[in-house]
Amino acid sequence: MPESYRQELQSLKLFSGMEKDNFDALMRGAYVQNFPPRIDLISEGDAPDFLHVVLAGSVDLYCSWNGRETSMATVRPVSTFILAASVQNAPYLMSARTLEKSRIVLLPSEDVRTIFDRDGAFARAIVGELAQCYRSVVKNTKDLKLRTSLERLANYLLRQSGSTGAPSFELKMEKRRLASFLGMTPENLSRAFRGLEPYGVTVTGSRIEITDANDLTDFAKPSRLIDDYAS
Amino acid sequence: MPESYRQELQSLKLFSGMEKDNFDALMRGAYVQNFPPRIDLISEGDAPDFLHVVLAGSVDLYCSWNGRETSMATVRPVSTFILAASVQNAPYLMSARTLEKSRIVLLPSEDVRTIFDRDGAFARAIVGELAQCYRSVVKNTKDLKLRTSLERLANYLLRQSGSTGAPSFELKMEKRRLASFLGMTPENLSRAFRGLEPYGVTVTGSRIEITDANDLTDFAKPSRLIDDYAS
DNA sequence: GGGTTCGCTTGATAATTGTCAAGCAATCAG
DNA sequence: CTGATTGCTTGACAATTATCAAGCGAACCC
Repeated sequence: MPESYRQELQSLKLFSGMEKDNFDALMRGAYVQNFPPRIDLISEGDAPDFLHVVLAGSVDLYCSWNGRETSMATVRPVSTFILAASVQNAPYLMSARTLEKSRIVLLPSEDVRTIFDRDGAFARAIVGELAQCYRSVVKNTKDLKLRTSLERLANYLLRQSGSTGAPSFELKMEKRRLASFLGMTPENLSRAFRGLEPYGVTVTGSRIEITDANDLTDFAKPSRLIDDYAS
Repeated sequence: MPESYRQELQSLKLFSGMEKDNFDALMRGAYVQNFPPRIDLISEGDAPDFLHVVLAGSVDLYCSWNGRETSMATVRPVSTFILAASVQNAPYLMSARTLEKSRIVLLPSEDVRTIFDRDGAFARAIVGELAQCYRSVVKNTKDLKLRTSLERLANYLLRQSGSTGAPSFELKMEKRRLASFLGMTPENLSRAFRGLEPYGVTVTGSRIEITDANDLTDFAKPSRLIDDYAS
């Protein structure tokens, strides 16, 4: 495992507080792998053999049932995924596939659990990570249950625009995946975009322009307790 | 704080591994309170002053936005709620109210964080608890995004019936709350119950009878990765 | 007992969302 | 360049879900 990757990992809050010996032990079993786009990394139901860390590229977490499929989240560098399954030694609840060319670190889950048992700082860091993941999913549930698809899209656009600060920006994912993430069909997303035109949203391909942020905000009614990703 | 309650708390997996001194310290700031039904305990957005433990009764966790409201979960004895907010010192994402007469222990969040910082066993227990909560919410999201309301109801009934093993059982909550929990209106729940009649479901007040479990299972297609509360 | 409240149900109707089929424009391989 | 593929859009239609209004029956209060 090259030193540069080691440093990237150590810069993660999840690993930064660990004792050096424990971090070394964890790295001993780790390996890095490069994947092409659209490669399945894990399937829901599998045993959690590895904790994954995305160093470069991006990964789609998705779920299937009865022939249907839905996108749950996108993982971008540098962060981990399926931490909960790894520490619980329980089957993955989600599948994962690369969206683009990606570099991923694989840490044997057994090592993670062993070191988690003897390194208090690591355990505390995991608590922080899990609590944040938990709160994200709760927010997502609120979004789904309390809002219509038009409202979900409006708030999504405001979040994206808010994080860049610009009134114009590029969608970070394919529209079909955005539709799935927001819990609707691609056809419906198309219509939803047009439904937001009266509130000052213009769509040109994957470029979004919000001409009247106040108008859109009045409609979307974003909430710190649903849309604030920071906490 | 009476000794009997202390013991109930100590029997919780969350506290059972702690060092005695730390447990004592945590208990020093704790107090028990009895609440009548329908009392608001916390409101989403509030600062997380206390970690709550339900000793008796039951508590509804719910969320509101823009005049709408939805039920997220029911907490039954003996378990905690809003652990994530407490350890993160972040605002509650959900409100809570008693459903019936309830006895609740309040542990100052600050004490929880302090002791979490110095007791590794406690930190590890919190990891287990959070990971389980996280996985529950993910399952709930899958249920919402991948299934129709009829399918959600069918699987809910199978889960309830499965946990008792009997073909006949009482609903554990008001139908209107069940509707909200399942993400539909009360009117729709009524119709959904009738929609399950062809699959061998009979409803009499709050008593449910599943006359043909195989038939219902064929329709509901329950999945370990959505409906299994144990893991 | 008689009236009131409350939760549930039902019917009629409307809004939302999904499905199917077709078409269009950009991309890509040969 | 040309044909094929792919993702997106649109229209027509169907299914699902919500809303509104009314009614029913059990529980509760006076």
